[in-house]
Amino acid sequence: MVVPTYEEAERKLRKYLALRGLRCTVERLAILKEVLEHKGHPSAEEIALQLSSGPLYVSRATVYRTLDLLVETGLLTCSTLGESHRHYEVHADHHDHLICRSCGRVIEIRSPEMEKLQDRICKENDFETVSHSLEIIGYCSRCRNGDQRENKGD
Amino acid sequence: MVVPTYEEAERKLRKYLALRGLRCTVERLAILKEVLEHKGHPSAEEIALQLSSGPLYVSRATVYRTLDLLVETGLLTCSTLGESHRHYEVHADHHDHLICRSCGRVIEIRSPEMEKLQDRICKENDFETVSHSLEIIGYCSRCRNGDQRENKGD
DNA sequence: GTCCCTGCAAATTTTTTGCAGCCTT
DNA sequence: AAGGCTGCAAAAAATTTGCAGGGAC
Repeated sequence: MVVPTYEEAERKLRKYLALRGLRCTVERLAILKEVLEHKGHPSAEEIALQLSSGPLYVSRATVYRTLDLLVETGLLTCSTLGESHRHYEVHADHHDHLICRSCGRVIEIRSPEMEKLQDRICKENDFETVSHSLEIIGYCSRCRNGDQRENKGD
Repeated sequence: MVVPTYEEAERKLRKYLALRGLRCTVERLAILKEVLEHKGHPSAEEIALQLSSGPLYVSRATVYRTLDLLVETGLLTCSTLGESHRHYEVHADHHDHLICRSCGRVIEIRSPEMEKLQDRICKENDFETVSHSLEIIGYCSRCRNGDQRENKGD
């Protein structure tokens, strides 16, 4: 799976909603678009802020409710990245996170082997995956080599 | 690595503290012991509650501060298990979590292959691991087979 | 004796919820 | 027209912080 275009994502969302008699609202589309276009791993707060600079006001309550919904659909995934609040991102090709405790940088890792292995583990446990999140917390190469400058990767 | 005994854990904690000129207090030892003895994946709230039935009162502030510290030392790991607050557990042998979205059950998975793979990924990225957390969210075998009864695994 | 740690209390941050009216279907 | 969805406002839940006194070393 590659990063879906906004069109693909919207199609998938509409389908999910229609199937359950739910409504496709401008707020839901705006939030989906916002996360799709965001580089990095925005929090609910960041999504709300970003939207507030656009033409459509969306309340925090709706942002939270919609992010939950989008995770439900499988369009987004959610992780904490070592912080005390959630971060969201497009559920694109399978990737994992190395999070540096010193500088906060988030390194994305793509590993087909990891993907295969996770698939196998789920199969062995008769478990149907919706989403997954691997976070490895530690110290990145820069920080291990003495470069301590803050360089937040998100 | 296997689950450390309380003695091993205490030794490791004392060493960590001594090295940094920090104090080894009864509160810190009590919290460490509490997590060690807890079956499952307690939250800060649960630790505080549990302690309050013992002889030593420990404030929430101290519970939060100490859990942070214990994660720092590498004695505990922290994950959200799909919820909006943190859960803690002993950093024992490498294992991952399958979390059922329907019944909340947490299935622990041990995979030497996964461990090797994660080690390799870290090495390739010149990344020094402190802790890690793999959460796979989906539907467990029971729930997929129509058994919807609530059966929280913690 | 030094200075780290604790409890307290309050503040902050993050997430959830009830309700009345609006909007999608 | 029906009923899901939104904003509002408030509540709840989770986490952090400043400070004065107590305790570890």
